[in-house]
Amino acid sequence: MLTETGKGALTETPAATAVFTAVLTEGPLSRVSLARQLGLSSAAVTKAARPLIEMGYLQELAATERTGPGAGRPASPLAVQADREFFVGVKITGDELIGVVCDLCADVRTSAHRPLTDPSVEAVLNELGRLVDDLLDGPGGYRARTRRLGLAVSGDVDRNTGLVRYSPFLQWHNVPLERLAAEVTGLTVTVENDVKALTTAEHWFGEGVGAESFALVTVGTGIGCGLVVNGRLVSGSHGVAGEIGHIGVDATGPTCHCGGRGCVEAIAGTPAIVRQARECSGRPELTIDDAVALARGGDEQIGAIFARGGNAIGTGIAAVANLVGPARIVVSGEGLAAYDLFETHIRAGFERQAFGAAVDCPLSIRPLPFEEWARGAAAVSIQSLVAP
Amino acid sequence: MLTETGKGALTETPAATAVFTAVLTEGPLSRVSLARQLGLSSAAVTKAARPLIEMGYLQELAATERTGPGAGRPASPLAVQADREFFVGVKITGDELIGVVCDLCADVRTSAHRPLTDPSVEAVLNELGRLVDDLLDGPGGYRARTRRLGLAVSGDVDRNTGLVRYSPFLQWHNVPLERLAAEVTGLTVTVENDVKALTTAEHWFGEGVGAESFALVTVGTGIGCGLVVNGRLVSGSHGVAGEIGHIGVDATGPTCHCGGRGCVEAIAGTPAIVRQARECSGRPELTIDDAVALARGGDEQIGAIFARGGNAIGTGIAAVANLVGPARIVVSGEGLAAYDLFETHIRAGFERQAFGAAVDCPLSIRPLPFEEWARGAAAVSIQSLVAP
DNA sequence: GCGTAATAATTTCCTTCGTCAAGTATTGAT
DNA sequence: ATCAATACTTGACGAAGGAAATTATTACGC
Repeated sequence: MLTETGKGALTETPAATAVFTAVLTEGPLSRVSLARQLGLSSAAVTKAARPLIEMGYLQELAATERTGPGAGRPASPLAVQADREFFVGVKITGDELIGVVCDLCADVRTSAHRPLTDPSVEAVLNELGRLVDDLLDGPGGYRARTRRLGLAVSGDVDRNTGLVRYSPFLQWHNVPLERLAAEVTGLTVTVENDVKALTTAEHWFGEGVGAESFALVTVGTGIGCGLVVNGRLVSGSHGVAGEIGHIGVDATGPTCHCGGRGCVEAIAGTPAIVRQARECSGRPELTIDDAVALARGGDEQIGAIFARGGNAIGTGIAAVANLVGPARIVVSGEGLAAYDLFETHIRAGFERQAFGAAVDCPLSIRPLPFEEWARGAAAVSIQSLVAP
Repeated sequence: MLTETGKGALTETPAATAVFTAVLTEGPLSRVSLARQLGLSSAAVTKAARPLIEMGYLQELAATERTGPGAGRPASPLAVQADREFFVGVKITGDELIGVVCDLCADVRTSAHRPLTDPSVEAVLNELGRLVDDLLDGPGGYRARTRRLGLAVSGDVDRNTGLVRYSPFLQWHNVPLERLAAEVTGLTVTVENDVKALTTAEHWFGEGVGAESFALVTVGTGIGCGLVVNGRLVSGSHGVAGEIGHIGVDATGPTCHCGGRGCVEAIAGTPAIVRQARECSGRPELTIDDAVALARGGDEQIGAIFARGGNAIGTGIAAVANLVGPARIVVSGEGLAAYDLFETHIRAGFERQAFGAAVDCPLSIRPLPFEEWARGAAAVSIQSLVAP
């Protein structure tokens, strides 16, 4: 049976939270280096780490090879016991549930998905219950060591209350998803916006580790952006943040469904690409896959559409870099998006429009498997245990 | 003689800093309401406030009229003793020093300026010494109760080390201004970027009070932006932040001196306005004042230039709102800039391009006297005393 | 006028967290 | 073997903040 301090929180003191977070995100670290990094005495680290080791969340590794002058007692690094606890993460889209089980280090252990024919709340909860059962009761025997579930939903989500205020794809309004999912699954549930979840995962377990500020851009039907500034996720006072897709980058560009002009999304979003490709090819039934195939096959007109889109995205990313100056930026395509067609143009647009030293901001452009979204949900769940 | 705890810091504990900051920024507050607001016990507030009262930084006001049901001991609000200490703030431009003396509440008590014929470091320090002497030894007798000086400089400034890495208008490279100014004036010096200083002033003492996130946009020769997110000033990992002027908002717009295309500054900055006005009027000697006069006089072509500029600025501001979602945005013209010609177009551009609920973000558009920049420097100096 | 309820502020006592300083553990170098 | 260097642990101590009781000051009902 799982037990820990008090009512669900893993750590009781800020120092213990800091110690566990640092070990979790920055790999094995000795007590002394933790103390240096966190500005604590080594005694404080020893005291904070002890209960975490006793509870099985941390373990002491064997001393590694020496560094520095060579004399002195070798450090015994602290590492996270990844098997100590498991977390379910589920991404809810309009037509599918994608679920994963992750360990404490956010490594995916198993995954599954279920198609969704009906995006009503009841149907989704129903499928969610089965998906969680499949994941936890299948091989691996995760059930006994799993208490938490993270859910990622696109739209306006209040993580604190677990309320989905509005989700356009699901057509949900004010759904108390945290409570409902907890009733269905019996797990402790955390609900977060999908892009924020992905950003959190990248910040704690991916390329954003150690960065004081960090941005993640997702390219697909919509174009979104998660932002970490001064070590904290940006939420936006009016419920709006990271809407890089609706930055206006072309005063003479097309009108966007949002009412704006020349929005990045109206130029580079999947529907915009399809619309332009249909217009220019004269084939009204053409799909995004067709457009990608044509561009890869050397069609210059279709290629120019992707080029223009990539440039718009790069300009939007440069706006992020110019405004908040993140230490690094990760650009990920939703699912199997044609990120390779965009990449050079994104970089070109970014480099042209980034001001001064902002061009030094490293840009990672890479595809994003659908499971990553679910892993993001699991990462949020891990975070809710470690730093509530 | 001024005395306080330890080595220059006003408060010793985080709680005392929080109490003093709250009283400073949010006006008189009773101990109980402070406790509620800060999440402390009222006992803790009493203990934190006592030494601040003893040192003369806080004072207890007479009980005010009752609120609520009516029964109970009336609260005795704590207020800042504005006269307790004074601060000098100086804005350094390429051709002038503007200085003010502020009290602890950042109210300007007196001001002065000195023309600058030579922007070399020696000449500036020389004039700075005289300006400070003029301010402190003139009527008011501020010298005895003044220990700190804030300096605002445009360009790349490291507030922590007090180093001016690069200032384009002054042509300074790696000037240790904090140390040099301290030697000249005998005061404790803080150096900050001018836009950040202004943002800090507005965040602590102006319209940004109480806002978790907040943006200030300055319009003039350059177009800049100071950003507060999650209660903290944004600095940018690569030394770049708030460069709203170099967001690309028009893919077919003019090329900017930064190498970008359709930058806000290349459309709406004072030099860009002048250039366009000259081209369209055919008068190569035309100044910004002429352009403003023509536009105000009804010249439709010149008016359209301002309209386009205002729209570009509004689009840039919408990018800020869409990305970080500040609780409010203040737009200020540098000096006497023609903000009235811009205002409606800034609002129009913003409202068109702001996504969803971001349009609810209140926009204040107002002129900015040059002294405000110096007051910003003083505000940073106050901050360095209160929350180092 | 006088108790009583209500709210504000203070005081006293106590817990807790983290530091300091001293001590233990484990290594390489001489 | 001894010593220097580094890592970690232990226990005493101090400071910060909380809980609860106490004091202060008001309005209101009688």
